[in-house]
Amino acid sequence: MKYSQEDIPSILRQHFSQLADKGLQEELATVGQLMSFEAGEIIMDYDSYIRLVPLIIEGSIKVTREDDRDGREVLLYFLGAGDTCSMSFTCCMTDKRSAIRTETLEPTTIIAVPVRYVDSWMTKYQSWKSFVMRSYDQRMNELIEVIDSISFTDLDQRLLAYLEARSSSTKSKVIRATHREIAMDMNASREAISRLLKKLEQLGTVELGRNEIRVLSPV
DNA sequence: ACATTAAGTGATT
DNA sequence: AATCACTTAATGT
Repeated sequence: MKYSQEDIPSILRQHFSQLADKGLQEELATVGQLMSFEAGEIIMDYDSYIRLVPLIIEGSIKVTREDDRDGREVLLYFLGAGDTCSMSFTCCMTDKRSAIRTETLEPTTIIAVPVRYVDSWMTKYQSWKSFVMRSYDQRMNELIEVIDSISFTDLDQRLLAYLEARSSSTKSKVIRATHREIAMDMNASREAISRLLKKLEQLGTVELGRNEIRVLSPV
């Protein structure tokens, strides 16, 4: 979808209704930059400085962390419309380099907020403060789920958790991904994923197509 | 038409 | 559950 700067107020109403302060909305409309990305673009990478806090209004983003060992990537979580990247708050307030990489999974549009406002708005606008707090809380919970899912013994349940996380970030039943991609996210072999997906299809949980997985029954 | 990439399958460890 | 070897199917050029 095509957005322009004038749409920001209505976008805020639609996806970020929690940000209720009138003044905040006005500031966002003037100071926020709409940015669009193709699928597969890396918005932030490891070690880069973060100058922006993104409010995601459309699309889906995968957040990963680099493994200390052998450059492997560890999947942290997915972000979708209405989300923001909690890590970017921490990074910009502590002036640290990014410990994460964010990559778009689909065409994605964000409102980019320059970091210098992020801090001052905390005291200025109650709704901003609680938004930041809430998104921290949400993210923390998701991370706990990820950790739980790692401790799942079988790949079976981990895959379900993955599909669920990914489709809820998009608010869509259709996941555009290859088996290979999923396998890499989960540190599993492609064949294993293919076989499990096939099994899920036979159970009616899911419907498979090339580059595409439809989640039928809620996971 | 040909090459490339995604996905399905069986066997082996 | 990983790896290998191979097939089949879909897509891109």
